Amino acid sequence: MTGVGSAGKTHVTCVIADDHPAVLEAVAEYLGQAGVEIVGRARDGEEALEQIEQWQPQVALVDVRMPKLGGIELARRAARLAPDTSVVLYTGYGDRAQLTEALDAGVRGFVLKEAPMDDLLRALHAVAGGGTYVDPVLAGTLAASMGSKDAQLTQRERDVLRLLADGLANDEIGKQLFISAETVRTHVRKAMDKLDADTRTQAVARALRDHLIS
Amino acid sequence: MTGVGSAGKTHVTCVIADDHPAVLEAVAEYLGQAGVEIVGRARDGEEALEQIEQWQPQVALVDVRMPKLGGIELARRAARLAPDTSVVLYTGYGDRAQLTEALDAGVRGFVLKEAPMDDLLRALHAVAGGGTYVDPVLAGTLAASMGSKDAQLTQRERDVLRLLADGLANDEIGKQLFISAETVRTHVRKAMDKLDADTRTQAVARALRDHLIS
DNA sequence: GGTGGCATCCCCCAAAACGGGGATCCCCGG
DNA sequence: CCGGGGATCCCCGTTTTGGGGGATGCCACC
Repeated sequence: MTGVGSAGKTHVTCVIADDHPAVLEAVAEYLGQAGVEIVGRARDGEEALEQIEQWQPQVALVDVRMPKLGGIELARRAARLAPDTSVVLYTGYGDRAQLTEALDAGVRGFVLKEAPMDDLLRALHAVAGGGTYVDPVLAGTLAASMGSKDAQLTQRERDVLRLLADGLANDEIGKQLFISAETVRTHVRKAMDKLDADTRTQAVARALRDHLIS
Repeated sequence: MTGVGSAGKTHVTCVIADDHPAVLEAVAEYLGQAGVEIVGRARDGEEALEQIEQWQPQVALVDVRMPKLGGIELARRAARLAPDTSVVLYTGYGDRAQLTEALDAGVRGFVLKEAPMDDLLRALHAVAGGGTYVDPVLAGTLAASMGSKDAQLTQRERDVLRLLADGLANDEIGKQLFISAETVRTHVRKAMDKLDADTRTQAVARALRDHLIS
């Protein structure tokens, strides 16, 4: 899994981004001692993106939740500004929706903060060697949720649910989205169907809990 | 602020609990160098509680979100098992509801992980000296939310909203709570009033977002 | 002993949502 | 070229909600 032709001694350059000073310190310290060259640190997404563009590191280790710019959107932009940089997400919490969105965004690694720090090094070398790394825990939930229910909504359905969560009625949502109230109802019903909800309220609650809408 | 009669050189004993290895490492390292005696570490709430009971430290620095036992419930139990230990929450995220619940639970300090690590030491000495410490950011939002809208729900209103989020209809909720559907409606309307919501769906969404219900 | 908050129950009525249908259009992939 | 999924729109009858109103008992606080 780890070695794809290059051993652990390979020179790896890395930018770290996390809004928690303790994490930034700990990771920098740990990776530094492990022979990784830390070429930049950042406390928010924008700062991280600048560092990545400037230094074009092999790996960028970033938190998902950061001020100004989240890790996933950061990954999308980094793909253009630094095509050779592999993004690894290092985060405290991860669900299926987030993981799939991250992988779509081109993220190459996904490590949970609750994992032993060794995994960090493993992930770094995996992606630096051209591979990918997903935390075993997440990999498990991903596999588990593959077989069961998908419950992924269309863009329109998400739009409608979000406005529903903001307290708008069907016709108000219709005006907002330039469609008729009847169509809104259709979307709501489809969403309720997919989310296996008995009421629109439950559908919104499910979508919120599963982070399908914010 | 810091010295309440004792200078910074005071001997302070401390137990640290966090499920993120990096945070645990960084905090232990930092506090150790600052002269704080780390008498125990834990990766989850139960482990932390055992350590606290065993060592009766002056301070316990714990994360809010931990496996098995959250930081707030931990604080409640620690108050009985180790009355002389002051609990400081060190967490990545904090909203008003959480802060007030924490203070109710007897938590003496509240520090955000995004704050400079110096604040950690400041908080530790503050609570070890008998004082309290709340992160400036949280203190701000607390003050801000004092003046504006309260939005605190009664137990019954929370009950109803939670069941609403689970997709139950009024009469189903009534059966569940042994009250009439009319009373359920009353609670929903009161909750909508307090949350300034136009629909019950929005009320549930607000309650979920503000962590008034889970 | 009053006042206010909480929980409980009841009524009415207009408006909205629900749960079934069915229907058209467009686009993409087999 | 046809199927299927997505987005759009429509109808009908039943049920629920939203927004008013009022009423009772209880308990705590002043």
